[in-house]
Amino acid sequence: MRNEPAQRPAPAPFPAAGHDHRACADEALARADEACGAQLTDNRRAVLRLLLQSHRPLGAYELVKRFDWGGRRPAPAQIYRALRFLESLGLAHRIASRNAYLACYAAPGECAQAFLVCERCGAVAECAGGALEQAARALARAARFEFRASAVEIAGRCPDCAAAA
Amino acid sequence: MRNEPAQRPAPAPFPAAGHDHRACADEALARADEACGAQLTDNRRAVLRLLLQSHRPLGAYELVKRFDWGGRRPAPAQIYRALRFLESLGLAHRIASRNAYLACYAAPGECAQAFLVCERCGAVAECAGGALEQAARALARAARFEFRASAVEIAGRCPDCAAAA
DNA sequence: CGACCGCATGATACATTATAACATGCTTTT
DNA sequence: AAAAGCATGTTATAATGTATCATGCGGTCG
Repeated sequence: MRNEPAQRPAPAPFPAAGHDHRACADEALARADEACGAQLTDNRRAVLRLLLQSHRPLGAYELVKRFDWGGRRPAPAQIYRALRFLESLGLAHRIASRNAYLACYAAPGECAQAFLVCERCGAVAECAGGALEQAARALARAARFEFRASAVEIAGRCPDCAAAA
Repeated sequence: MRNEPAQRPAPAPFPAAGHDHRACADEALARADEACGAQLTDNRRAVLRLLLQSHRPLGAYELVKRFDWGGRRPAPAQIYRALRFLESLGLAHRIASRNAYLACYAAPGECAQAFLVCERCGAVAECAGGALEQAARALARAARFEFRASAVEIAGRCPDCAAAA
């Protein structure tokens, strides 16, 4: 679905210890630039950047606070608009169980909307949910329900927190 | 997994046309009474009843409005407390993508938290998501994530709305 | 050019959803 | 009776999300 082979070695669910987050965020941002062109306006890009800088999902109002806008703060609507745009392109996802938003690090089209949500530390990992989506489609078909999208949120403890407890 | 054979004939996803909703709500309420005993207090029972009476998920404030309490209205906190209780026992589910709550018609333990959410009419069907849960558990295991629960929300159109469009 | 259109933004106000905190009352335990 | 546990009642407030309308900017079409 993309010309890179299997460089991302099974979508590393939680960032590894030595993980260079900066690089991976930059890469995602570049991909977004390329995919959107001028549609990725300053505001949208700024919001995406904030999301990419965080390992954890951020609430909309957290984005408002972090948004650097020459001293002033943007109105919530601004943020929500950007989020809607980013979501519509799959560049960000809403984690419904947390009312929070997470940047998508995967290439568009590669992401399958399955999320591992740590109940202790709040970290969220997106991971390839191909099998899940297939199962969801099958379920929908059986119910004569017209499938559009599925979202899977798996609650529990991330490796670190499981170890700590 | 339960001693009834296949009386519920493949968990009828969306209620059939002639479906006797009253009866099935009564049955669910009776099951809840039996399962909870005195824990199912008047308030909690009233909230559950309201949920059972609706085919669609209800928002907390919708419950506040519908709650008949001798002219007055209960405070939101009241409703949220009841909802928390009901959720903790699996008697109701939160539909996160809608900020709404749905009664569980299945016997406790039988329900697997997979929801078909119609984007047009708002109807939500809970259906057996055994396969989905298995897939979710596998995914978690692969990420060394300690699984606790999974919630799957499938968006699309229910049979009626798909036909209408 | 200049009117018009489409779209994103800026700004104000408001709606909706959820929780905090504390007092009351009832039942069980000691 | 005193204390503890739990659910309820009550008030206030926090957190999340939208509606609405004005503004500005870049095309495009007459």
